[in-house]
Amino acid sequence: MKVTRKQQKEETRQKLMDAATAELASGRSFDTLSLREVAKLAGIAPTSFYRHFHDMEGLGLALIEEHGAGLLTLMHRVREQASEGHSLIRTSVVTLFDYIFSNQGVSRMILQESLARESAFRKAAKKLFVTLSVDLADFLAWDAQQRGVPFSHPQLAANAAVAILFTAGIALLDTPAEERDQGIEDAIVQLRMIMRGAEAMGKADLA
Amino acid sequence: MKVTRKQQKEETRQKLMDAATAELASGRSFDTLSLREVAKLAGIAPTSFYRHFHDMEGLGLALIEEHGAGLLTLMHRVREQASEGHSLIRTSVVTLFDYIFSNQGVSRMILQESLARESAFRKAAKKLFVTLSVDLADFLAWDAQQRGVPFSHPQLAANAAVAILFTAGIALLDTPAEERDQGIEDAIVQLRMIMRGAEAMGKADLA
DNA sequence: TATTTCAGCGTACATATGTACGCACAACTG
DNA sequence: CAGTTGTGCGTACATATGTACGCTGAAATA
Repeated sequence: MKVTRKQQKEETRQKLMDAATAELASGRSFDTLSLREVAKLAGIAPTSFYRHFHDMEGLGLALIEEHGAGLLTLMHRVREQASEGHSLIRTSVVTLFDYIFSNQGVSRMILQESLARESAFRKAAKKLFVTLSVDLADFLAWDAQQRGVPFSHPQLAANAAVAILFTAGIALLDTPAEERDQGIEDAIVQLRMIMRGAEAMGKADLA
Repeated sequence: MKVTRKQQKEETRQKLMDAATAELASGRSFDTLSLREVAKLAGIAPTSFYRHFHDMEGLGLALIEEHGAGLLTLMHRVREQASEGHSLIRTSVVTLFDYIFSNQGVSRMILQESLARESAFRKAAKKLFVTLSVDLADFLAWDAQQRGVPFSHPQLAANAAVAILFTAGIALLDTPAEERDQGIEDAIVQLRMIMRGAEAMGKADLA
């Protein structure tokens, strides 16, 4: 089992991403991370960093990409479960919060970056949220139609839901574990509000 | 009209805060701002910074304090206007968004910092949001009672409303001016959803 | 008026940062 | 097997950062 060059390279690339992730998870904000620091934590020379990324921004983009894909498929799977009779809202919240808890650093970074100033970086973070929202909106519209219920402005409802879920999820990170369950319940209530509201407004639209 | 020492000091302190604010407004994130940089922009020697703040964090806290107070009274005034017959939701959104547009840097910083890792800094940002939410919740409960309408979980509704307003407001900052009006209308719809939902759930609670 | 206080400055230093440059040696290619 | 490729390293440098220290001159105080 010989070690090919590609494998080796991929491995150190991962080391870099892991190092950054670890530092993020311990609370650092991404743009206070230095190239040298990450390289040192990954166990490589500072100048070797350039063999893998052109930039710290490049590393950040890679992180977003890696986690974005996982998150999207995760939420898709949730909806399949929901179709099998579980509560969509509850399952979504629990799943997403689990994800955020297990990926604190990157989750926080993505949310913060989506609020930052124009850059390739922010664009990627934002795109992820947009995709999440659009997917959710599609589902909401489809689901409401299935149930024969009017539903007003599914896209706006989805945007609101995503915004609430992420801000609430991130806020829960620095909350003692015993309060987290309550945080989950609260988020569920908030989502229900939005859904009920959208349905109520849908009925009003018919008048 | 002689210049007292207190006046002089207060003046340069303001210069420091203004310099930081300007830099924030141009898109920099607070924790990439260096003490030396701010000092230079304010036109003083780096070491003189310490005559006014112990730290960059000290400067940040001062910024939050200054703007927090203004924002709270601003939102209070909105509710008085609303009592005079205007739409509460519309007035609130327009007012808050105006504020965010005119104070881009600090607004963005406060929101970002409220999502950051535990620190005196984050605590202050978060406290501001909590206060805003509690005030709004009080109003919602009172208003619903006035109208004789049940209203479920006013605090959660308020939290959701604040989260949506700020994320939407900040997101609009990097949006071409001609799309901003649409953003305002969207936020209004989202708030209405929450309110309608909370009322609908309130009625259900009675059953 | 004589004395004290203190905002602001310049110098200095240890440390951190991004990155250019060229070497070495293991993996790959023909 | 000989030659090429490319990851990783060490050195080097210009630049930026936080902050200690001691001085100055003008406002404050007695």
